[in-house]
Amino acid sequence: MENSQIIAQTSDKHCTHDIKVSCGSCRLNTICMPVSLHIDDIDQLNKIIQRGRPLHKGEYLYRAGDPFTAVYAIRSGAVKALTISDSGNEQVTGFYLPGEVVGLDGLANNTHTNSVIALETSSICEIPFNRLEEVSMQLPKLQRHFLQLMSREITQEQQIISLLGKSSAEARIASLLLSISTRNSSRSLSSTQFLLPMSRTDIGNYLGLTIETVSRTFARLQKARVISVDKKEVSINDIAGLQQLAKGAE
Amino acid sequence: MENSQIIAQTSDKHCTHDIKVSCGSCRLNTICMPVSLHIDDIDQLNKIIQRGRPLHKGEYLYRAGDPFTAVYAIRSGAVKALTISDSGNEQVTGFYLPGEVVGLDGLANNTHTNSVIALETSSICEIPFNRLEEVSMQLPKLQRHFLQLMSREITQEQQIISLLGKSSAEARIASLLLSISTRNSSRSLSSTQFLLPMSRTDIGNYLGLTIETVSRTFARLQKARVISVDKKEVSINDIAGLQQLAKGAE
DNA sequence: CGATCCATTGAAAGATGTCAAGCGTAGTGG
DNA sequence: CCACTACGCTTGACATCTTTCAATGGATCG
Repeated sequence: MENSQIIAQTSDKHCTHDIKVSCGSCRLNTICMPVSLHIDDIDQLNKIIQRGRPLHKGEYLYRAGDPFTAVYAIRSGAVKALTISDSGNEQVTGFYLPGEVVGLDGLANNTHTNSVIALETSSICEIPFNRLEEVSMQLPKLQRHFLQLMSREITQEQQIISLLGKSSAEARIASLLLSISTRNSSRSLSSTQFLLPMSRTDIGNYLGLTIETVSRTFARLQKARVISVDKKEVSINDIAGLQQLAKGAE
Repeated sequence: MENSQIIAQTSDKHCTHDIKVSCGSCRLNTICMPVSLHIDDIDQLNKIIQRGRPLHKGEYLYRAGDPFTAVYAIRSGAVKALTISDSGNEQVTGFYLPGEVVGLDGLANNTHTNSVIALETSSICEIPFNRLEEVSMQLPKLQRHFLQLMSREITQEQQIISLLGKSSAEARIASLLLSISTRNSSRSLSSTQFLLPMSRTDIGNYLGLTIETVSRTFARLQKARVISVDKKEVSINDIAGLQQLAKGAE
């Protein structure tokens, strides 16, 4: 596919950070709100969604402990979610790409348990939860959709557990790359070439590896001609091989 | 606390497997349904819940791929949830104790992604989901409660991710023990003495360790006088020390 | 231009996994 | 009632992988 475009995918320069896009015309709405809503319903949903100014790299979307008031759809850019343990250590619990929804962690206790930080300049749709609940009452489809979003989050996390539980460093890295790859292709971006929005440190933290191991593993995968890496630029040369590695010690 | 009773907690002999208990009189209802429902509402909920025959050790509650029709509350006993990877390997994704709810994994695609198997003789309340949705429409509290149950599942899994991501074998085992301990005490059981319902193999699979490492770690913790272990019988001697270990490499 | 952050690489240490053997218990069948 | 087998658990020795410690280079930012 078209390289230059794709490589620019996570770059700020080409991102659309305009804050006026309505849900109906947002090209991500099939990911974020994959419910076939009636035009009037979309309109209703559209009304409650707030689009703030873009978040810059390192800025917080919300912090652990903040009261839960809304969920957030990523419109462009990328964010990471992390918890902070008693001992003060950060643990990255997930990366979220455009079209994906964060903030559901706050529902259990009306308080967010994670903090969410922008990995690059990102624009975010804020969906106030109490108003969403109201609208949902009238729109069972939307109601159902949110349950499904949560359920999907649960199954995704179970996959991560599966990953962290059993796998070698190679398998973990391979899985992460494949995850980003599939998520990209569901957004009609290249599944074989992309820019990693996160640092090696974030990757290591997320996958339970030191940054040295992450670095070495990238090097090894490159040496094996499965991928090519240059800093944050990744291309997957042998997707079947990568899948094999991801399964490997699964 | 009263030893003999507590040790018998997970033993079949003393469990109440009677299938007539109503939600209103179930001593677990504060865990399973911690919503302050009006007496009429409880009655309504009670009507849709089905109580089947007890599940014996090794029997399936449902299998991955089964259509999603219900969620299930554990009334006595214990179960494990597991996914099966492409390569055919099992991965235990969670243990569920009395009062806890399984089955929410099926919501995303109307199909269960996990299988759930009884670790010992267990009685289960089946809550048909479509009827639950109907009732929920009239009971916003119940609606909210289910969202919270799911959110709780999400945050719990994030804790596991946190655990698997960073920790040593000691920290993982310590965390599991502490988890069971707190869950026990919320059910008014001893937080310091209990029987593990699961095998070493299950523990290892869940925590991403080999059974040898599990065994050795138990031995080490015992040697350090933090716990005492004899087969499935565990008592925690130094809960602060255990918490320290759980944090340790977190 | 210096300071800082991020990434890479090497060497040594430490932890877990692998292989192998042995023990105790539960269940089976003679 | 007594083998006998199967299974779960434990323990040891060794191999393998990841971490740790340390040094270096490149990029970014003020």
